[in-house]
Amino acid sequence: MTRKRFDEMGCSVACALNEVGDWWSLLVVKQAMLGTRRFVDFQHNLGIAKNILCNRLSRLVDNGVMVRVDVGEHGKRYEYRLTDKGRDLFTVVTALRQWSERWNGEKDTLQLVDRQTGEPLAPVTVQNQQGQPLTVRDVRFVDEDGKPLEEAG
Amino acid sequence: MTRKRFDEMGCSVACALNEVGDWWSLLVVKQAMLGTRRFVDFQHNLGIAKNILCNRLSRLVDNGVMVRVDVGEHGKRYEYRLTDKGRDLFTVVTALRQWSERWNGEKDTLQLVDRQTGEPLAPVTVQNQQGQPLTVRDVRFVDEDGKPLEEAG
DNA sequence: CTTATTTGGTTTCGTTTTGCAACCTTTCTC
DNA sequence: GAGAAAGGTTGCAAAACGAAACCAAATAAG
Repeated sequence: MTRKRFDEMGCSVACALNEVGDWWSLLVVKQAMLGTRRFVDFQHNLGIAKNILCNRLSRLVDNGVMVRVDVGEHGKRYEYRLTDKGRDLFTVVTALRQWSERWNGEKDTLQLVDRQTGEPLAPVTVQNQQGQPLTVRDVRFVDEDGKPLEEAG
Repeated sequence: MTRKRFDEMGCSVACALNEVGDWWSLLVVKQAMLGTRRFVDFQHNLGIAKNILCNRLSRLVDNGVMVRVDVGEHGKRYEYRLTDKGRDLFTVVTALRQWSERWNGEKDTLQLVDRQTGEPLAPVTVQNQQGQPLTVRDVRFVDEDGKPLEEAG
């Protein structure tokens, strides 16, 4: 009676959620993107219980989203850093952030700006090859053979 | 000792996760984007327990992500449909899908294409106002006053 | 050098959530 | 009118979560 596994549902989204789909993981990743690296800092900034944080960091490391780096002079001091795979979640985290701000209003005390220009970011959108934004209604789901999905339900 | 609330952490990402951050919600939304509308179809397509599905659909409706539409001739037959807020999660779901495919390989039996051209979608990216893609290293986090974040951790 | 504090955990325990199966009522289908 | 389907609800056991206590090693303070 373990939690339902999402990694064998034949769905990429489910597969992603199997790795970072719990309540805390994406928040840990987001916090890491803000620069947090140490166990205690994650703990204090997120207000997460130590055992849960421990478990989440382990899972993130196991899944290649973060790495545990030894930084103590005599071992036993660590930093948790994002891998390339983890940094690549920036799109997901930013899309979530913007979605929340669009529909629930500004709840955040900080804002993201382009480091070069200082300007706020553009809204994250799904685009076609020409860079035109697409909604869910502008796309079609096709199977391996290119046939459109007959969605009975 | 209830689950930690994410909606009062002063973080938009946490606020978003408070609504759709559990294991199932985004999968339900994704399934709805594929065209699924009926309770039983969600149940069969996702392999989710009925009580959990019930709970998730209620929460999604409460949060304005989906609506329950009466479609029976004499009541008691319903469809669950995405609202504008729900459809707006397309970016998040697509970013997650692409992330998973990039790092875990193709696990999906279906693919998204532009309805007009039939071409696959471009990778979802964070962009600045000029449409140039930005990584997490190209952005800065500033507070309300525009001061850069001193991230002690 | 010795002591105190910090770090990064693990353990314990009670509560909540999850998954499964059984059951129930109303509504279609035949 | 009988039977099946839709859309739940309930009860139970297993697992996950949250808070606090506890602990050993490493660092900082004096």
